[in-house]
Amino acid sequence: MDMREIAKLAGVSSATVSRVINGSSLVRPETVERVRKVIDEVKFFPNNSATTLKYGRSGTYGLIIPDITNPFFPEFIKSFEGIVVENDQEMLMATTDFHSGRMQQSIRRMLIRKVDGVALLASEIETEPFEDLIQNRVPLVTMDRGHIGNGLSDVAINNKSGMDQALRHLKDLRHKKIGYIGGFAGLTISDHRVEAFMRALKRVDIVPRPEFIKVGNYRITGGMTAMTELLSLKDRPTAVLAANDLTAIGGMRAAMKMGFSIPGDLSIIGFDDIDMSDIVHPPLTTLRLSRHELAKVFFDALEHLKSKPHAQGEQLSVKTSLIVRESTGPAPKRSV
Amino acid sequence: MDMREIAKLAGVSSATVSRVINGSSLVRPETVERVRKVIDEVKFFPNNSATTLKYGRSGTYGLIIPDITNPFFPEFIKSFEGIVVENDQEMLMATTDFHSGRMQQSIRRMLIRKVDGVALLASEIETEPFEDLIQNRVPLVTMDRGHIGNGLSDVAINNKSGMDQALRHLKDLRHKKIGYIGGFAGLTISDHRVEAFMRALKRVDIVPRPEFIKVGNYRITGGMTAMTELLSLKDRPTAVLAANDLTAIGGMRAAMKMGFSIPGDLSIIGFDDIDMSDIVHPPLTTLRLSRHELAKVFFDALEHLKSKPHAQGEQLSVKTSLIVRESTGPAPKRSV
DNA sequence: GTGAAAGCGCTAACAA
DNA sequence: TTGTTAGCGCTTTCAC
Repeated sequence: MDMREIAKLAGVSSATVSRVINGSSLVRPETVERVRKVIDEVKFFPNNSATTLKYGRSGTYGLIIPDITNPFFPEFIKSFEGIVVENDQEMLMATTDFHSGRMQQSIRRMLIRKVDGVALLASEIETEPFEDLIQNRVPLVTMDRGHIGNGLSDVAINNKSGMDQALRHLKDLRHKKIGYIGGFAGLTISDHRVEAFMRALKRVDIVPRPEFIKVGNYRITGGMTAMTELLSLKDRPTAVLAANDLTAIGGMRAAMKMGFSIPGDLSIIGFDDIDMSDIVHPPLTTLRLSRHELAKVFFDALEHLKSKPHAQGEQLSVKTSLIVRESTGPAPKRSV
Repeated sequence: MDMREIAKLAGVSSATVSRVINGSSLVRPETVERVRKVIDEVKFFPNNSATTLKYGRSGTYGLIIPDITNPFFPEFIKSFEGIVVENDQEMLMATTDFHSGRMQQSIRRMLIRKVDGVALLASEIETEPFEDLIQNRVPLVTMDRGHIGNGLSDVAINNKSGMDQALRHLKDLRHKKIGYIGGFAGLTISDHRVEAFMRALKRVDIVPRPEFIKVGNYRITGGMTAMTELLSLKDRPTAVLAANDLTAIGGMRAAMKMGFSIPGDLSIIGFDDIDMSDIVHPPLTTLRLSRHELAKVFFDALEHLKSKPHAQGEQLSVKTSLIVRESTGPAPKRSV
């Protein structure tokens, strides 16, 4: 069933059918109606691959994420898919599992499928693999890489204001020994967050202590391991910031397992505000990063790049804000 | 950059390039090498839409799910994507949000994109909307609908053995008053599970009590509401089964808020065994449904249907098994 | 073992 | 306002 068939049934040419489907205004209303009727009757739907072939564009945005199992991402995907579909486009999702081979593969999938742009929320590798995207003039929007270029925009997570709020909050609670559990070492996004933490620490006049900085893996397990190390120190922190909520939740689990009470002995602050954060016990104080806002920023940035193919990208940013729940409290009088 | 260009650079015809790319054995090894070299040099990748147009097949499987925010699904998607990509195919995901409009739209997206088959894990509506899929001869594999047909297979979740294990477990713990919190009313998949529950109850010689059956929404909120109602009964259950883990977790939260201890006053059993189940407090006893196994069954069923286009589908099934953790314990001596 | 050419379904320039 | 037609990039039959 193709447009020629519809054309025959409606007694017009396939060009007219095409015009009707694409809402061209130069078709006589009666003709439009006649064609519409046939389309409905035979439940015709156009073949996207022909259009894609013709245009060299698929009406699809690619989305590459590291780990769909981290609740942050489904919440993001949901918003992103909603926005994309609302705008009559399609989403092609790929997961890298923090693995650079999978990343390469994902990018190839995007290229082959002729996506109109890629939202890249993964960060395992630096610049190398997504150069193929740039070279093929596929608009690209990255997260927290701090690099822009032709057809390349970046969305920074504004750690600064959030971190400041978090540390101010802890300082108000009289915490002085504050630890940090990051993501993987070597990822720009992780590094940014660590650096933001160090700088924010100085802003509230606390001297960073290297032994209080640990790496995790953005998952519960990493949080557990890192927290266990942190709490095994003779002189241990009384408060810990985590690179994401999962890490923080893992940290809470480990701390509680070791007999520490939260927030009595130890305060913990997460990052993201996934739904789960409000459900764990105690509910997690965290830096909220709105998934919906983030999705919108990515989408708009992609559209912008698509509309001006060779233009310089923009450095965008989204804010985080502190949500105080019950995992933070006054610093203990003395270390337990 | 297309095959003709590669052909020119390698001094062959585009037909030969095509043959090389598709691994045809009728090309002289030296020619293959020459072409390969050019391909690598210019980083050529074929345009999928041309192939799709030619074949009428996109090498893509559609996946329709209700709610990506339920941790069960990301875990499934991850496995499914892995299997699909391993087999050089693509996955096109759509979310319905338990909304039949979104379902229609999702199916249309699949049709337009010429998917080779659809895995349908959503269940809001009955048969109507996916008839378009059948009519267009798109293989379809559904979950727990109990209907098969030409090009239509179904994967049943074998509730029977799992439910029996769950109820046997509760009976051993001396529970007699057992409640159930289902999914939405009116969804076949929910109804199946309720019925399975009722039958299993009889098998352990317990008379079902209508007031002990509540509906939820497959989310935490639904579990909370339903549990609150259940525990407000004068004569309340001492154990509750939930249609999924999220519901069970919501139920635990509500019960604890109302001052009941788990499992002291109330035992709870979930369904799915999402990662979170092991992390909540107390860790949830649940009926595990392996996401990876499920994904594999769906994929294989799809491949099978694709290979024999007009053949009758199969009724498949996957098993569930009871994972005992700490949310179940002996029935209280008397109601609190 | 390799090449020429037709055709998949759609769109847009051009013609009428 | 509508129709004719070329061509997007690939595969495959048929010729050589």
